[in-house]
Amino acid sequence: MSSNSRLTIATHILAWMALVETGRADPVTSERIARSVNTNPVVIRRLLGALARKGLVKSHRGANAGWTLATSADAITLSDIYRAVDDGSLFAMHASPPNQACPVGRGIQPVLTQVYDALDAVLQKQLAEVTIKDILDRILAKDR
Amino acid sequence: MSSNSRLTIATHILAWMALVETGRADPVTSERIARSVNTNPVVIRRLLGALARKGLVKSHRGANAGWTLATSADAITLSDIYRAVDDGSLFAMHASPPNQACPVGRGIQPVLTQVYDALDAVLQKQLAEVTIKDILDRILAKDR
DNA sequence: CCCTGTCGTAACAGTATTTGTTACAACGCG
DNA sequence: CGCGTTGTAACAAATACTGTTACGACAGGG
Repeated sequence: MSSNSRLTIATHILAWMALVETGRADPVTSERIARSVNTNPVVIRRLLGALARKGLVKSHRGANAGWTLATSADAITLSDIYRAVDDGSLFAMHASPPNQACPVGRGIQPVLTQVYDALDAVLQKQLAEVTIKDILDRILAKDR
Repeated sequence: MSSNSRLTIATHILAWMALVETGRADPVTSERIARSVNTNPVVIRRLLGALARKGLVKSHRGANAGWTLATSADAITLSDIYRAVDDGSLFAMHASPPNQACPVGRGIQPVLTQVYDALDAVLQKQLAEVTIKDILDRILAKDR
């Protein structure tokens, strides 16, 4: 599967922001975040933009600009992040439409759509049980 | 997400084979299957090859060659198919390794690996509850 | 009122993946 | 032997993902 790393990177970003904000709540810049994630600041800004569109973070401009969490770290779940940065289709239908003259070709797509929707619901439920705070706590717990 | 259609196509193939085999158990050719799926026979053979490696179908050569189901349609689950045709990694880790000098960069990968493994287990469990026979029954039930 | 630092986004390159296609050797039954 | 099909290699086109450069928009400080 050509899986992407957006959920991973976005979770990394938010966990890092949660850690930094435990000190003080100044906005952090995409450039600082990029150093922890080890990538380009534009990649960070793209993901933060997606997270901001779902209300998970806020951007600040002008002097002392940057980003802050919009809510507390235990109110953000991996399900929220997933829906912000991924389009949520695990499995694709046929690239070219199946033969409508065949009973299977005609009937399989609605059935698989139901199956895939159920899978997505289960996935969301599982993702919703993990918060950024959980992730950060587990990261720091290992650090001894 | 760049999802692929391999699970969809492989399920289509097996449901179609199950339907045809209810009549008689002659091997079917990749060329006939390709007509229902509406794609190239080589695409079908590639997927059947992956399914054969996991023991879900058998290939036959020589005269009257083709493919047959290795077991009954209610003994093949979507989990079996998924593991045969997909590599089973829903979410990728960082493309370039995170900064090891940062607590988050150092600790996040093992934590996310655990989370993703748990997700995969839930996904497999859900997929294992649907058989090819279920799929075919639901396809035919709609056909009235 | 300008200067500065950062956001937000467009544009593009490089790589990888997916699907479809052609080609061809290997196989095994009649 | 002759034939049809498998099994796989090789390649092309389309798409997706990550990283990168570039630059206008913005807002607060001096």
